[in-house]
Amino acid sequence: MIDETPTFRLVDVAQRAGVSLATASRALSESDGVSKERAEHVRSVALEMGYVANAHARSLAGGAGSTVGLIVHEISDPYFTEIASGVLRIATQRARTVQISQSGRTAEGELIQIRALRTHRVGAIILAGSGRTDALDEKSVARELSAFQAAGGRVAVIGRHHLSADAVLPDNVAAGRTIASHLLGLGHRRMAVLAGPAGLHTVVDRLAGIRAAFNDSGLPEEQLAVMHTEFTREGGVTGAAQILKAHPEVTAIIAINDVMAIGTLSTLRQRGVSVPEDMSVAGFDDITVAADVGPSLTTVRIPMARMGEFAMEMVLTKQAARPRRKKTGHELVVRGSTGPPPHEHTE
Amino acid sequence: MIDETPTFRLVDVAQRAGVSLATASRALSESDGVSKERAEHVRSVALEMGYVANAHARSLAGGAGSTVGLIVHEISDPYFTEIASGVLRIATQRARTVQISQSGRTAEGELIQIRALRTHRVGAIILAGSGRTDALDEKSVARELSAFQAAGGRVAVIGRHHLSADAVLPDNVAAGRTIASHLLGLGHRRMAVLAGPAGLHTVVDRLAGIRAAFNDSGLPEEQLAVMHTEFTREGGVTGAAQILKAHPEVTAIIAINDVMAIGTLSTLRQRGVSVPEDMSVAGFDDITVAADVGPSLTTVRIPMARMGEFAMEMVLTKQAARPRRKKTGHELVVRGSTGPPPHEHTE
DNA sequence: TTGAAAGCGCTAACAC
DNA sequence: GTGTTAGCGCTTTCAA
Repeated sequence: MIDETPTFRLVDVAQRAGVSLATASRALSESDGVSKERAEHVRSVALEMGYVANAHARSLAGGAGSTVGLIVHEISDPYFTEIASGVLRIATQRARTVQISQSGRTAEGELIQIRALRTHRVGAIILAGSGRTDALDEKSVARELSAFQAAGGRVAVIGRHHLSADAVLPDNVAAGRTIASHLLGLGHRRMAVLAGPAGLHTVVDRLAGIRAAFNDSGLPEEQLAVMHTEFTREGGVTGAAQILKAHPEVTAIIAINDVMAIGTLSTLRQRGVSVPEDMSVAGFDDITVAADVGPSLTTVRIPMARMGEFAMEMVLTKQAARPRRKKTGHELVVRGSTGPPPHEHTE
Repeated sequence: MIDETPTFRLVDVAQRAGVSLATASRALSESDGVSKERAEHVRSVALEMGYVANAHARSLAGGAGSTVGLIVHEISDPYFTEIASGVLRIATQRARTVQISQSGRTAEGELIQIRALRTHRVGAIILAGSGRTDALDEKSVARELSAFQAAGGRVAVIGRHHLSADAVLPDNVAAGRTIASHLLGLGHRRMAVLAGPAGLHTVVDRLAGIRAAFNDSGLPEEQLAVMHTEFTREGGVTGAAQILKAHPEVTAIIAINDVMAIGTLSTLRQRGVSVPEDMSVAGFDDITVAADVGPSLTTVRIPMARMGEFAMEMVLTKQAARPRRKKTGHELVVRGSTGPPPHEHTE
């Protein structure tokens, strides 16, 4: 079988354009030191020949890697799906390819994936997803990332404060405040928080915001129940059941993300608890389906896709003197799952 | 700043193990021509040193590329998210990295992405998503893929019949039959299909199955309205509105995928059409959220994640003499969005 | 079975 | 501004 699209090398282009290998290289990588006309000419010849550079040779020779590594906890989690979507959008636009790997939500997984990306000599790494409160875990990730940066790699993190790298940061504390205030404003006085693992900064921060709003309203701490389960739909399902049992007085459940909120809705529906009449439910993130679940979910919008885009744009830009931090806002989205608490029984 | 995890090269390993570069290379790539003990020894030394091969050098020198390219239409479309999830699951397990790129649902986009993957000399390409009925478009994709295969690359496609490569094939025709039969069995006699672009094989096949079931039941073609819109939630929203207007007699809408069905539900909810009392709605795929929308969606399950896993396993296996085809089944999932048609008006 | 040496295609010093 | 050349780290002939 004949390869119908023969693979031209840079020498072929140089030869055809009547210039040296070096000049051709310079022309194609847009580095200066070539006269404008010559550069233009080489580029047109290359285009016409259908020349595509060999990324491996380029990277081996010390050129900047053109691929970007994206590490997510789990691609099928909508939070990460939307971040990935933003990253890929910019990548397509700027002719970059991206390697996506899953860490499985563990520090060890992250370490493994960062190493793999280093093996592949990617030019940049975007690390998405909450950092951990465990200092040791974070230290080892930080070390690996520093080594990568020391070797010239660009790094951007999404949703992590404690790393010396460019960062895109959703304001989780304020978001927590916002959603709690909404519920408080509706008249709820006894609420429960369905939180993910206590070792994640995202969880801690959102919880802190909720607590702050709660305290500001002068309510005693005991009226805010907190339950930690998995950061998944299933975690929402089981967590809600536990809350129903342990805290029957609760009139509102705040799930720490939409996926858990959806699990919560499922449990409530199954138990015949009507939302929002008997129980209000709220989440965080505003994932795409939040508007379509039954009832539609009240939540705080975190602009995941934009965050992915920002992170990608950051790593495509030269490293600044000091790490940049891009804060993103949040927005309360009131839908059908929250309402005033049920009336007290009048005897 | 000091790189705390120095990057060892193969020479370093060879030296430390007291063997030649060539021997070390052979030992690590498990190719034969090395005595068992020596190979074992080299490997243990490499492990202990934390040696990781430079993927670029390896690939440049002619070694097989260890990364797999996955091309999807759009990563945030749940159909592809789940396929990607399956692919990544196996990748993590087998220590492969995967580059994900989006084609944006056009043949041109696919071409561009295949070329980019070829530039990066990936070892295999998984092309996911429906093929087009336009022979010209498919021809150019086929040509690009053949060239890649000719150069030793492995290829697997998901949901495409007409390409000479290993394929994972959902039975869309049968799935269409299944869902239509379900509705017919419920007593519906006038239905509408909310189809995606007519140029996609998936659409054509599912539609064919629906038509077949419809014809088998002896109903006249005119009682099955077909409307083509975008393959998105938005397409479902607008398509449903058009159907309501143009075909008020319809008692059931089959959307050609779940995402469109969800858009349809949204329009119906907004118009005050209750589901399934006034209108039944069904979809295809059984994406994760199908169970959580309101009302929960009746659909035909297509095992997307498994399909991704199969495809990945295929490209990790040696090319067979003839292209392999793995057919996957489907399963009717009856939920709350379908029911008997409303009673005729009794005057 | 093992080793020496020739590239793979490109970039970046270094000369001119 | 342009060309020459020495590698980048690995696999793979080819000899021994």
